Order: sequence, then structure tokens, then C-alpha cells
Amino acid sequence: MENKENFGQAASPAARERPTLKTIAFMTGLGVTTVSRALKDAPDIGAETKERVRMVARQLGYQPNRAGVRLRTGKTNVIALVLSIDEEIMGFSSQMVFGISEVLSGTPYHIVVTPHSHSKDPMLPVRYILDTGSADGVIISRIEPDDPRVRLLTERGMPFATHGRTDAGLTHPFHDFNNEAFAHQAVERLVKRGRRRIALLQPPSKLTYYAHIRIGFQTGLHDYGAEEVPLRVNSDAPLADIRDVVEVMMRSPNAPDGIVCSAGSAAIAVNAGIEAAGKALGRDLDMVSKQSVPILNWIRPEIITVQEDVRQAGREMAKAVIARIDGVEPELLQSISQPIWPEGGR
Amino acid sequence: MENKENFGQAASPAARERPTLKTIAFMTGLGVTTVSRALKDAPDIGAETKERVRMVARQLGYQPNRAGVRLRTGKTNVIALVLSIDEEIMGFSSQMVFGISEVLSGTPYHIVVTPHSHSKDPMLPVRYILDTGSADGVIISRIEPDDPRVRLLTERGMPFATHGRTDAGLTHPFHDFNNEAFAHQAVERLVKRGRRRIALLQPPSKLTYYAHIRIGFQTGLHDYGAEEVPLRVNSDAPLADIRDVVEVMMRSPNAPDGIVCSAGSAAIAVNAGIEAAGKALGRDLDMVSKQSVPILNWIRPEIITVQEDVRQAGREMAKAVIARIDGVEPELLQSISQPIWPEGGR
DNA sequence: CATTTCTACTGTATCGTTACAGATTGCGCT
DNA sequence: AGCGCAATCTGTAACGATACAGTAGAAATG
Repeated sequence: MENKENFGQAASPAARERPTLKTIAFMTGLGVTTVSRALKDAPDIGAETKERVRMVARQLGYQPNRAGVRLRTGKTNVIALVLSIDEEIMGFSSQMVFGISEVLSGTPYHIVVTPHSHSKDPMLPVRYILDTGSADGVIISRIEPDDPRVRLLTERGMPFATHGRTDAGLTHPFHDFNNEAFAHQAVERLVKRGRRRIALLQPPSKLTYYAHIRIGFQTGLHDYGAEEVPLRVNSDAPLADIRDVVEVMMRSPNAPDGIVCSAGSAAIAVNAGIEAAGKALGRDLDMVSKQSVPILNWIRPEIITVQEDVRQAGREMAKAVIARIDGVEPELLQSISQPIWPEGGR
Repeated sequence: MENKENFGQAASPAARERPTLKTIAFMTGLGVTTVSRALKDAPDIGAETKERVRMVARQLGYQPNRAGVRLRTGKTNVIALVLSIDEEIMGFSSQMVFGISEVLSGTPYHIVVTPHSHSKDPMLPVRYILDTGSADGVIISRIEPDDPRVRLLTERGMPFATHGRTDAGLTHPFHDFNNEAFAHQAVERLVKRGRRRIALLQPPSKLTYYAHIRIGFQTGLHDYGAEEVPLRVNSDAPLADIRDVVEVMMRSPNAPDGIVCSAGSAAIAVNAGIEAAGKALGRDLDMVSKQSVPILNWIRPEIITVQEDVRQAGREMAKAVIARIDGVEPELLQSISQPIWPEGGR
């Protein structure tokens, strides 16, 4: 019992090595197995022993070695966040990261960010994660109605949550913003201000929420008696393009008197286009925009804004993935946040 | 040689398991050790054997198991990015993440984001990383002149890079923006437009670049013959506070006719304060601001902007940490990016 | 021909953890 | 006394990779 064993700092008292189960086993006089099971509160370990082990562990500042756990059990304690590099102009994804990490900070999970350009194959990062087993759960965004990533992740049984919904009979955890309600209510706000000819800066049509925005917008037009002025550009386009197209539209004889904008960064370009055409918000027209970071009102207080709380989305998705990892049914892990209009929606 | 061995998919051809060294060893008829050494191009392995091993490995899509490597060697293949949650309003940190991951994408490194609120102890995440050995390298920002994190990381021999410099005889890899030149040149631009009474929205005084900004600003005032109008708020303050303070300042009899602003998000609030006081940029005063995301000019084209390329900073720091991990001397891993004024600095 | 030297390869132990199959003890019951 | 059984605890063998200390065979040396 004293031949070639090595008990962490027991060997060299000065160089405090990181404690392992073996260290605790040595200190308590128990076997490593017992210590391991005591720390996970297994039923076949005595109450007093558990207490003793926990005390020593706490005292030593024991933290399980992630590589050991991962090698033995396959559990990585990692949540992978797959981000599209290009979607980002205004801190959208940082807010999401912060929201996620708020939730993860109380858990053993780490967050690994896996960015990719959506000009490349969006399946690549997902396939990498699946093939290498490098995460216990995945969070993805920019969801399409029949998203191949969702299909693949489901098929392979990898827990995940999405920012946005699918639309092809796929059941999975998600968090989404109620874009339909947003667009509908946006039209309502504009009509209440006497606007009737409304343009929509919509997301790219391949994303699921394109349809949500469209439906909300169109039922809004119908319900409140307004008409659409077509806008031939989407919110993913370069800001300069958006501005130019909006400027042309605003100079044309049938310029709209209202605009609904589905992204905060795009709203900045829309505003620039409006001003370039010599029009003024609040006078010649009104604009409603969604934003994820509250800056539009600093720029033009006249813009009617709705906050989409991306940080909250991050929190929800993190909770959902973890719950999914813990075996909770996907159906129970779906949430939709409602648009909130400042000042009671005046 | 055929008792209880298990060679990956050799056992069950249908269920393609992840290949390991053992799989390759089986396929090539070599020992695992040989395969391991062949893949790392060790000198004691025959050229032909190496080629054969590499072929099979490629064919199988072999990827080393990270947990195995990490457990045995201690190498995590992780770079930890420590982010301050509060510093973020406008996509600053996302850009940094993207820059870093651009560089890491060609390497075995993953990026783990470790956010923390700077109201809490900023040492916590760093200590955690050191104590658990959860990364091979660290990237930190919001550097102070005698930053305790830098001290600790250096002392413990953990490779790292900083966004910003220290000022206490500590030698370490960093990337920084030349804030001194920025402030100096900002004053120059303002004076060239006939402005002489200049206010500075400066960073919090505890950060190192506060001094850089101050020095550049003051030598600028001196060199170009202008004077400072004091501004009693810093760029970390809530936007509403900044706006209010600026508004009061702009209404006062000795309002400045120029403002230098050291952060893009703050510039938005400064602009709001100016407009709230009934003043107009370009007419009553001019403003120069640094920005990390090009949006200020969309808001007010009159704002004179300088781009601080945070994505590039991320790239530089990622390269620096990896070089440091590979043993390159810190002295060789320091870089400073110069302010670039659009249109040749008109 | 015996011995050294070199090349090319291999077995074993180990990193920290956990699954699994025991082992030990005490106690009640017949 | 013998047996079964529950309550506790433990040793061993993995997980996948690599450091280290070999070994086998061929070639060079004296």
C-alpha cells in the first residue's frame, strides 16, 4: 500500500497539484470508487461517508477533471453555439452569447462558439459537431422551414434548440419571437397614424419567419384597410443597397407613407434612404422597426420600435437544450416571446 | 490476438463508430504506438509506413479524440475568450469572436467564451481557467495599467494575449489600437475645421487607454492651439446619462464647438444630447468618434469617424496566443493598429 | 564471427473518471 | 450454527492517446 502510489500533493507538499478523486480517497482513507459515488450521491454509500467526502472535496477545492469524465462517459459538458458570421451587424449574437452564458454559469457547461459564413455550407459546423461528438447540445439560428440541420440533429439524436421555428412537421425545442404579431401590430400602429400605403422590409424568403412576417403584415393590411407598396430588397442586403432602393422608392410618385422594418440594422439604412429622398419621419411617413439592441430611438426618436430581447432568447434556448439533454420532451421546450410596445403601444 | 479485442467498426460493420488509433492500427496491421507516432511525423517511423498510415487515417476520416489527448497530455486545444458582459452595446465582442475564430478555424483550437460581469471580481474567470487548466491560452480585454489578471497569467505561465496594453513593466503579447494617435489626430481634424473649444468623452480612468487618449488629446490641444472643455462623464456610463450631461454642457454658455468621442455607442448618446440642446453637427460644432462597427455615418453623416477594426484585433490576438503557446517570445507578439481616416482624412 | 549500431516498430503504463462485478460486515431468522 | 440479505465499500478494466523503455532484425564494425 505504499509502493509506487502517487497522491497528488502528498508526494510534494509544496507544489500543490490539482486534487483528483485519488487525493480525496487518500485523505479520507476510502477507495476512489467510493469517493466517486459519494460525490454523485449514489444510494449505496453511507450518509456519513458522503458527508465526509463532500467536506474534504470542498476543502480541497476539488473539481472533476473534464477530460477524464469526457473520455469515460462521452459527456463533454459543452454547448455549441453555431453562429452565422454574416448575420451580425449590431451585437445580435453577443447578446445571445451573454444570455446563454447567464444560464450556463450555474452549470458545468461551457459554451463553445462555432462561427461559419453562410456563403459556405451551413451543414459543415453541425456535421463536425456530430462527427466528433464535441458537444452535448447545439444551438442554431437562421432557421428555414425545412431546415436540414434540424433534420440531421434530430436524426442523430443530438439535443438542440433553435432560434426560430421550422415548418415541416419537425418537433424540436425552439425559441422564437412572434413575428406575425409584430408585423400585424406594426400595420395597426401605422394605420392608427393615418398611414395607408405601407412598405415592408422583409427578411430573406428562405427563412421561416419570412412567412410569419408576411402573414402578419398581410392580415394587418386587410384588417386595418391598408395596401402594400412593394419593396424590392430584403433585410439581409448590404446597408448601402437598402438605402439606395428605399431612396428610389421614396422619390417615386407612389412612395409609401409607412414602412415596417424587420431588422434594426436595416432600419438605419432605411432611415438614411428616407432622408436622402428629402422625406422626414413623422411628417411624410412613419416607420415601425424591430430591434435587438435599443439604439434606433437614439438615432431617430420618431421611429416606432419594438424590442426583440435576444438575451432572453439566449436564456430560453440554453435552458431548453439542457432540459433536452436531461430528457425532457421537445414539445415542452418551445417558447415564443411577444412583441412589447414601449409606453403601452401609443 | 483474437480474444476480447474490439476494433471499432470491425466488430459491427453497420454501426460506423468513430475511428480511433486502434482502428487504424487494425487496418494497417501496425501497433497503436506506431500509428500515433506516424501521424505526428516522428523521425523513427519509416517513410512508407507514414504514408500508409496517413492514407488510411484520411480515408477513415480519423480525428484524434480530444478527451484522450487532453487527459494524457494536458493539452486542451481550447482558447478561452474572457468577455466583459457590460462593455458590450454594439457588437464589439461579436466582431472579436469572429476575428478570433477566423484564425482558429485552420487549427485544432476551439474557442470557449467565458463572460463575466465586471461588477463582480474580474479575476474569477481567469482563476477558474488557471485552476482547472481548462484552456491552453487566454484572451482578455479592458486592460488596466497594472492589470492583476496579466500578473497572474504571467506568473502561472499561461499563454495569453490582451486587447490593450499594460504599463507596469509587464511584457506580454497584446494588440492595441493607437488611441493616442487617434485623439491627437481627432483634435487636428477639429481644429482644421476651425474648432478650438473641445470636449473629450473619455474612457473610465482605470483603463490603460484612458492615459493614451488623454495624452494624445492634450498634446493635440497644445500642438494645434485649442483648449479643453471638461466633460464630467465617461464612455462607460449609461447612454441616458451621457446624453443628459452632454445636453447640459451644450446649453451652457461655454459649450464646446468640438467633441472627441472614444466609443461608437457613446457617440450615439452624445449626438442625442447635442440635438436635445438644439445644436447641430457641422453647424454649431463637429464631432470625431472612434467606432468598431460602421454605423455612425448612417446616423449622422456629419460625424467624423475612425474605424477601429476589432475583427482584425481578434485575428491578431488569436495568432499571438497560438504563437505564445508555441513558445514564441512575448516581445515579438505585440502589435498596434493605426487609426485610418476615411477618404484620406479630409 | 561476435559485437556494436542503427532503423523501424511495439508493449505497457498512465492520465482521471466511472461501470461493473465483487467483497466484507453485521444482523435477523430458522 | 448456518443461511440469506441488506448495507457499504472496493478492485479492476476500460475510455483514447502518448511517454517511455524496450525488441527484433539488418547492417556496419573490428
